[in-house]
Amino acid sequence: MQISELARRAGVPVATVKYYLREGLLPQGELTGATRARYREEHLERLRLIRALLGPGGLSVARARAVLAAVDTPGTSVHAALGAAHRALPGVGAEEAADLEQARAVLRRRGWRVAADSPALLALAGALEALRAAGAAPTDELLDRYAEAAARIGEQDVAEVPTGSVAEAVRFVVVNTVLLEPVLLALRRLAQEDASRRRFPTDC
Amino acid sequence: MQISELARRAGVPVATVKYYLREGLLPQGELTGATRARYREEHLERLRLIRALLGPGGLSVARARAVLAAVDTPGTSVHAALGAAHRALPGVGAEEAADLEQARAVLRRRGWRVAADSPALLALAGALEALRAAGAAPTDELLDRYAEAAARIGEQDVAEVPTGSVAEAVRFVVVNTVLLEPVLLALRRLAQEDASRRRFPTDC
DNA sequence: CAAGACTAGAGAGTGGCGCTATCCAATGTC
DNA sequence: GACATTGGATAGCGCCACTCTCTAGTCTTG
Repeated sequence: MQISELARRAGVPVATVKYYLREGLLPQGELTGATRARYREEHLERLRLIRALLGPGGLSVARARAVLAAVDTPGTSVHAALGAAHRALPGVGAEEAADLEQARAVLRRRGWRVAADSPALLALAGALEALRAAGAAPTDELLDRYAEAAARIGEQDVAEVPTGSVAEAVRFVVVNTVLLEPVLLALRRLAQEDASRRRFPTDC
Repeated sequence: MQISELARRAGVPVATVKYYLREGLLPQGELTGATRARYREEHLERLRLIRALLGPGGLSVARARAVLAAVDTPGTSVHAALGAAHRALPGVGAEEAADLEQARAVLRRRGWRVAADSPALLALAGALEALRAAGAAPTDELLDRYAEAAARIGEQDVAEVPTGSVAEAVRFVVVNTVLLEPVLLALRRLAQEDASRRRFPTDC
């Protein structure tokens, strides 16, 4: 298939596909001449994955490239791929997070063990700091309930990882880590809406 | 306090404070002359809230303005404020979501009732569509587990809403809806990391 | 074989966004 | 009276995700 068909089937302008090729998100097609290249079904899948990461996944092109690099690296272990995906994701980044204490305390109470430099830990500390700055510091009790819910989900996510090929597992981990986030957030808001309707019924 | 003190205490450049004033995120100070205005402690709080929404909250200036408008509107009911906050948040937006069916099915199984045009419902449908497009369609079982975890959290969120003044409740709802999202995502990633370490122990 | 449609590749341009810099006249402070 | 600061307005900047344009080459159709 040529670039125009690839673009049409993915619902993306040709110019944008070229841009992804240039940016290294989409691997080159097989050159069949100086001005022709052939693309396969896997290119189409990859293109759809890119669009999912950039759109609903909320990743920037640079972060998507890092995530896809983790998918592509052949020797990656599943645990390492998860780490790579986490590192590539947004969320406070490597900024300073003054006190990690409340964040660490949650982990201790749950018995979780994570890397000392885990980006998620920094992200949590940063998010807590933002809440405090906004004058809405969360209680430990609230955090523990959130952590318990998160534990169920995280357990589920990891249990579902396919054990067949490593490459498949890595792809699964990366895709699910990124693309289930909007699902979770949407479900939380729906649950809030339902609970709010039940608690404040006067104003529908 | 003058603008320079306000800016200094919030850790924000004066030019940026002026920008927020222009954009209507921060209310004008009380003019004490043609080139002087006085700002109060509530301006400082508001400024910190703005920074929390724009930074860790991940909102654009336009969305933050809409969220803050909900906080400011005096007659807003709590349920309506929640809706306003949800509508102002990112997440697929008003784009077409081809089939809402799988999303609606989750709600049915849980007995949730939400507005037919709930933005969160569209967001969920869009997120599911993205997963399908990426070749990682989630099973109903997985969705139900996510929904159950979300139910606990949403219930908790709503139960904590202060019943004192409506304005306070609205502010609480908006802030928590937005700023607890990064907390939840970070906790999920930490749970994944812990579960992944336990399941794939070979490669630490 | 000629005309026209398409292609790879590369560079420049675009529009939106969140600031940031500059300027002005007026008002403070020392 | 010298100098800094302010409110207000306008313009500019840097980044990002495209999008346009151009060139030289290639395929297809008649």
